[in-house]
Amino acid sequence: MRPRPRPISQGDVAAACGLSEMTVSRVLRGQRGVSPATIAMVQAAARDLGYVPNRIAGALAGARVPLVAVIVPGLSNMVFPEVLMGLAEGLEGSGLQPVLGLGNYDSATEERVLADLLAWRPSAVVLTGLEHSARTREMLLRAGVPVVEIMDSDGPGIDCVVGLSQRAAGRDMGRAVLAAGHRHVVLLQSGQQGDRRQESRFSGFAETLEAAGVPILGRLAYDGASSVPKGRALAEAAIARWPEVDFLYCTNDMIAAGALFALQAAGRAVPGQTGIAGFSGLEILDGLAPRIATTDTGRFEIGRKAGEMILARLDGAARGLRHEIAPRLDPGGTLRR
Amino acid sequence: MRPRPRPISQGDVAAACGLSEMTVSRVLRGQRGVSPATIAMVQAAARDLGYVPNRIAGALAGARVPLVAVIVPGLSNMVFPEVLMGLAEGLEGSGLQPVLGLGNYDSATEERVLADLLAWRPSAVVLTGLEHSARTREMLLRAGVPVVEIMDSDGPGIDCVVGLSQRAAGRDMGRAVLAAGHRHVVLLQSGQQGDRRQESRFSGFAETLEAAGVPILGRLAYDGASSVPKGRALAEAAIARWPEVDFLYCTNDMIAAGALFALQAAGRAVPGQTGIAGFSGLEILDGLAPRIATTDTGRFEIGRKAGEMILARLDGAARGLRHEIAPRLDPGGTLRR
DNA sequence: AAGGTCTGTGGTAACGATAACAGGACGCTA
DNA sequence: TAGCGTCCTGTTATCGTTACCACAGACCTT
Repeated sequence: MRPRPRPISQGDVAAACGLSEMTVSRVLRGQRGVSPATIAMVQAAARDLGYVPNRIAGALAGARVPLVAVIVPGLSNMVFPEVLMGLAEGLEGSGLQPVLGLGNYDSATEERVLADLLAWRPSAVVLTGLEHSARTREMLLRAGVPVVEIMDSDGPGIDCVVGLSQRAAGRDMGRAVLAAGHRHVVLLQSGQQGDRRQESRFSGFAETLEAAGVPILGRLAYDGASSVPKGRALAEAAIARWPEVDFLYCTNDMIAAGALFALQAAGRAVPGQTGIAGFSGLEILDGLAPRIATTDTGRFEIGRKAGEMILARLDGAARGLRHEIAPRLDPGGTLRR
Repeated sequence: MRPRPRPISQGDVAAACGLSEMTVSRVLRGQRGVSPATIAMVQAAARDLGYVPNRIAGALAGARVPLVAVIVPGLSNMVFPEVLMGLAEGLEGSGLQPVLGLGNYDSATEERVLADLLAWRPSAVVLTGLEHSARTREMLLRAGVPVVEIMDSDGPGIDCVVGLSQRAAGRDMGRAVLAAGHRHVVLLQSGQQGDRRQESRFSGFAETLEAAGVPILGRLAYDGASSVPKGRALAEAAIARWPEVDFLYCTNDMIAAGALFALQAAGRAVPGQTGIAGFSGLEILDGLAPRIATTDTGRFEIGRKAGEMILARLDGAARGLRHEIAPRLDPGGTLRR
């Protein structure tokens, strides 16, 4: 007898026990109302046959698809991998599987990827930031599933929001920079089109400084993905162009690390002559001396909370849950004093 | 009239055009043999109604589930995020969606996660390393889908293998270290149980040195996830215990970076007094001075190739494809000479 | 003893798509 | 004009599971 071409189905298990598929289904889903003897028999048969449930069929029949669509812009800078790990933890034990889509930092791609993922009729959607194309919003509304927007909390969300106020983070850093006595500040930023989180952060920062009569000396942007060498190059350009600069506020920690190397190579005391701050609180920084000032964004926590929020919503909680992660400023050793 | 509670289905589109579902299905899948007028009509109706195909139903009917199960041990060290990005690129345009599972560097978890993912009846499975539990192997065999094992190529695979010979990478580094004149070598390693890739690498390295009459001075291990501070602490312990050490071979670049900071802080010249090498070729290193010697593992490339291999196998290629990524030794500036 | 609740189980019909085959309309050849 | 192939579209069955309802028997209650 040659092996069956098709994998074992619930029907096979049912036949093996002399029961109906329905009873097998109940046992395998742990529903109550089945006698202990039957439960034991079904479980034994399922194990012996090597039965693997078919979630595709289950999803089609049950209207509930235990998938969560997750769209992050990219995985290249350690921020989103950490969020994903948090999300995995938050979803742990719920039976919900994350399905990943890469939005490539671009809302047209995000829209396309979302359309692809919605075709799986996921039970929830997680996406990054608060800014999305009109069609993206429409698709999400139509889908009628819980939506969690993560990372940013400066504005209204489609449904739930877990994030931090980028603007507040910028303001906090602005106050710390003022208090440290820096007065000639240059921003090193990503040239990424419409990175709204960066914009909010920098505008919170700039407003705080300007309110204190300290204008921003200038801004320099880089193209493409962040990297330490780009930060270094940018910082070199900044000190060449504005020799009087005494603070570099960098859009993220990679850039800040590069800036630190540039300043050290140029023989400028840090923070005595020029201070630095980054953003994110990446682990990479842990070993640098001096430790770079940054704002920790609780990335893992954001992911975890997003997972919990999804579970809450699926459990009947009302739309529009919000959870604010407080930006935690870590002054490190690159602010004066 | 209140809106339909259920999302638009293919049947709704068919009804709107006065056609059968079958014809709509053909148009939407781009099958040939439909008149241009019909195609246009269906597409217009689908767009107007905001129809989103239901891949769950399609998968159940078509026996082909356009999902690829991907199990990586974790996302915490930038290696696997890069692999995932490569995989996403390799799968681009094929309609295959990666579904991620985290194996948590532990084969029992891997087994559990695999069982969960196989319940989706994916078209292919990607997993990390060549060592898996007996049940894991059995499930994979039973599933009867292409399997690609990535990262390691020191041994036979279940089906396809894309990776590099960790042993060869270790040997290469061993030769480079010998050539550079280092003679008192300490290994800084992860305490992770059964990290076979690390073991292969270190044993290739140690054999090469020992064959040249240079024994390994000692090994120190750390617990948990890699980080720069752990590397620093480990290196401090190493120089305290073996003051004569003149080379630290680290299990990865994070540890190596920490070791560099420790040596610099201890006032030991690098590489004059003590050399360092890491492993992976992470971007983090790009900014450090001196640049740390490492072995680039072509992580993105591994992911991309794995994706291509899956497509080839689904397209009829025979089992057992192998692709060897040559470990690329980057001597940086932390080997003598 | 009659009428109720509760327990455990089975039957049947979806769920939304696709595979495989069937067949009508049309034009061309002989 | 019959015969045949091509092009296009429809019909029917099926994928593996779960929802919903039915129902037999055990066990109470009065």
